[in-house]
Amino acid sequence: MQDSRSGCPISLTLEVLGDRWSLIVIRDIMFGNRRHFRELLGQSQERIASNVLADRLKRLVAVGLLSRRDDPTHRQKAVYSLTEPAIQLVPLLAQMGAWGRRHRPVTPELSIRAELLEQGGPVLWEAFMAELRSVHLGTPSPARSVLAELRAAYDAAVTGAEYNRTSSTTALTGVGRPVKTGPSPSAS
Amino acid sequence: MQDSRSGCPISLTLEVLGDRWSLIVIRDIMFGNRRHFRELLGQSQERIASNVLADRLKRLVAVGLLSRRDDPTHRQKAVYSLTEPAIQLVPLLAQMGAWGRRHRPVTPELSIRAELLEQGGPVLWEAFMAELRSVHLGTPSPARSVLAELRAAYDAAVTGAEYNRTSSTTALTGVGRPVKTGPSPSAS
DNA sequence: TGCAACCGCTTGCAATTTGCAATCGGTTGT
DNA sequence: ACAACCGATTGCAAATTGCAAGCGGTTGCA
Repeated sequence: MQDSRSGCPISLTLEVLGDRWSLIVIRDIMFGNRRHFRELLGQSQERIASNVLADRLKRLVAVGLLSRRDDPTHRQKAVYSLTEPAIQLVPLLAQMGAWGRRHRPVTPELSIRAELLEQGGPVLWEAFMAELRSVHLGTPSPARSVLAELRAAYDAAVTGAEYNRTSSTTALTGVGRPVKTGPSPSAS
Repeated sequence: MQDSRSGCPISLTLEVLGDRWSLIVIRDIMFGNRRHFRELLGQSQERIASNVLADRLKRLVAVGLLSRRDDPTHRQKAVYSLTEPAIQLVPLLAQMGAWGRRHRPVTPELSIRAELLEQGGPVLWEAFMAELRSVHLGTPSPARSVLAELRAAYDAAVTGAEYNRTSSTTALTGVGRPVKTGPSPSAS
């Protein structure tokens, strides 16, 4: 985490994102829609330490990947939002997920987002980015959620049901119930 | 750099690549064709420390992203090669470069690779990966270098000359002369 | 045969960063 | 009044990084 020693795009990107936690934080805000300190602290699989989280939030705000504003409904709450540059990390995160899915010992249920993003390709990435813009930048919502359609189509194509179909964004944002992978165990 | 705390593809990828140096090393092997310890040590912009380089090489070999073999021409020389998983990082590196180019203060001449990779898209990535396979895995060479054609076409399209057109791979691998961006200064 | 240059890599050490647990002062809902 | 919760901070130990020097061995050349 120090200053630039090269004008190389990869090196400069690494300077901002090249640590264990920054992209985890962005992932949780982006896909998990976690907007508050304590949500980010407690509800992710990886259990980031609070001082490290505080430091990363500060740094990510400083470099312009996140913005911080006060929560109007709670005087001492802070809300963290993605900025446009962070939203444009979607393709990068999609590639990371795709690579990890192929080459690392991933858990199937935690791979759903990556799989979806990979299947959907750039078209779905753009749709997702549009939704992120509306959530995080207050951009007027897209006329209708392309994401929902792609999601439903993919659901239908890949399996005759199997997991909960709540709202279209649920699987990507992870705000809904955990995914069910099988029928009720009572009917043995 | 420790063990897995989540089966999430992004998190698991970060566990392997989420540090300041690993991707720099891979970048230099991949694009700069630096295959020996001392080449990696001395010839990159970022000046990695030798103990850190030794550690990263060890780790990258351990996780299967690099392979190490003795150099037949020099008894005590080691040659590092990309493995297939590392070669499949090309799309990820392309996205990193593309993002950095847009959102970080890059140097124009160091952005050429990123620009090329971005312009060429997945088709060029595949061509490049095929070339990497032939160099690093000993795969029979592609019938002819698609890369060369795309490069030449892009050269012609984007500018009426302006930089040296040596071999097709030169600009990507960086093994040739540094890129010239203007006419000879003698004709003022 | 001598010798300087080079080979991958290690060592010692200081500085920085991380992980962990406890806790801060303030706010909120009941 | 009070417990639960808010975004952070503190102190401290452990791990990682950066820096400089140097290791034992190999190579090419005079």
